Amino acid sequence: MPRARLTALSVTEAGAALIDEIGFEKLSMGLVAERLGVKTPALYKHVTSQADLAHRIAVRAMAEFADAIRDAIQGRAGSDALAAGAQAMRTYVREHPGQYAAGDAASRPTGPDDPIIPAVERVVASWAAMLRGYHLDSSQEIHALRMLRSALHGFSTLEAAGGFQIDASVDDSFTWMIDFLDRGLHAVTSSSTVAR
Amino acid sequence: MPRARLTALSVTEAGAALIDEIGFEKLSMGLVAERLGVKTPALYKHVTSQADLAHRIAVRAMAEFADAIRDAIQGRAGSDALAAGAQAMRTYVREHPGQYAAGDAASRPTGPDDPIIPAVERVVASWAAMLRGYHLDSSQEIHALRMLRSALHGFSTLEAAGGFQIDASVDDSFTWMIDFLDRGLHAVTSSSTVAR
DNA sequence: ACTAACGGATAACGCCGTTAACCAGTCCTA
DNA sequence: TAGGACTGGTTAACGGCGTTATCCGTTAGT
Repeated sequence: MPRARLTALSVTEAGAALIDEIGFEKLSMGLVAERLGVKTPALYKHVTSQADLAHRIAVRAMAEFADAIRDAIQGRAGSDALAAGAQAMRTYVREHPGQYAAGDAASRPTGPDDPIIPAVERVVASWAAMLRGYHLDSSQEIHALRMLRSALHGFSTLEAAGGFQIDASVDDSFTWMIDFLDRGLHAVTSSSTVAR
Repeated sequence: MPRARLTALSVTEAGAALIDEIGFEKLSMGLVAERLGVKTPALYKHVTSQADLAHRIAVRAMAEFADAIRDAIQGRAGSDALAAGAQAMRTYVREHPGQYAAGDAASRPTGPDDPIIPAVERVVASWAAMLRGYHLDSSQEIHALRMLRSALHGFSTLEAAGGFQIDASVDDSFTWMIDFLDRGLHAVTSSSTVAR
């Protein structure tokens, strides 16, 4: 009986791969074990619970997501950075719907030393850096950041859930939205009016 | 032993109330039964499964959601309609987070005669009617509609998930976003350029 | 009032997450 | 190199939950 030589990392990676195939909510210890050629209880030598596994997947996902956004924005500015970052995000969610959902579900930290915190911060930092190219008033930065997250997150999750039924190009809609946001951000910058 | 006089509707309503209190994912047949003063198996006389119950809750939720949006937009146009509709949506999601999540999860129809379809269509119809006030080019309507759903859905779900950690007013961010979208939509209308 | 259908209850099954007990392989040390 | 502790698997068993089968009291129709 040779050993499988599992580790917390390998279990997490197997779970991450699986979750993208079957969906976040269908993740089960049995399926992960089966994929690793191991009986279910063996997993508990490396992971304390299913919630723990889901959290580890979430942390890993958020870190990779942060990398993708950072790499996409790297070396670009303004409209180009927005377009590249947004496309990178959409690509990530499409290729890793389960992991994105896991990261989403775990975005509430469990404690002050939760490793998800720096990962989330890196994502936010990338978006903030990107927005800096629009030279917004500092009082509006937070609002713009939240709007951006909302629009991109909303679009990605709606697309992943099959929410766009009408057969108009979803790609076109996405670029249209990015363009819309870009113009709006430029407009906010140029006219420093606070409005209404 | 008096009867509880349950019905598919009363079970659905009990589930809907419960789901807002404990969250979509924690819904269980046992809790619904307990709330109705009944043993779990009794529910199966009115509902075929937990998935069926969740779906019924989703349909009910989507219908009420559609009503809320329609009522809010009613009698308004343009910027006013947008602001009113968006606020109505946010209010609904805040007051009924579980039901909104249920509606969200069931937005994929199970068949051609799924009652969720007309409910979803009513929601979309309201947003489309609202957008008509901006007199967009017909080729851009779908894109604008999708963007709006994305932004509003994304904001609402992120807020419901506690995704906005920084202590800046979430209310302000929301009105800022609505204002941003409103201006952008006006800009799209006035300059009929298709861009890039 | 009698009877059939309805709508509850109790009992039991199966799946899944989890824990306990056990045992084989691995590695450090004498 | 032999022994022993630790590591990382296995099998067995428990508990909770969704679900089904069976049974029985209530209700409604003739």
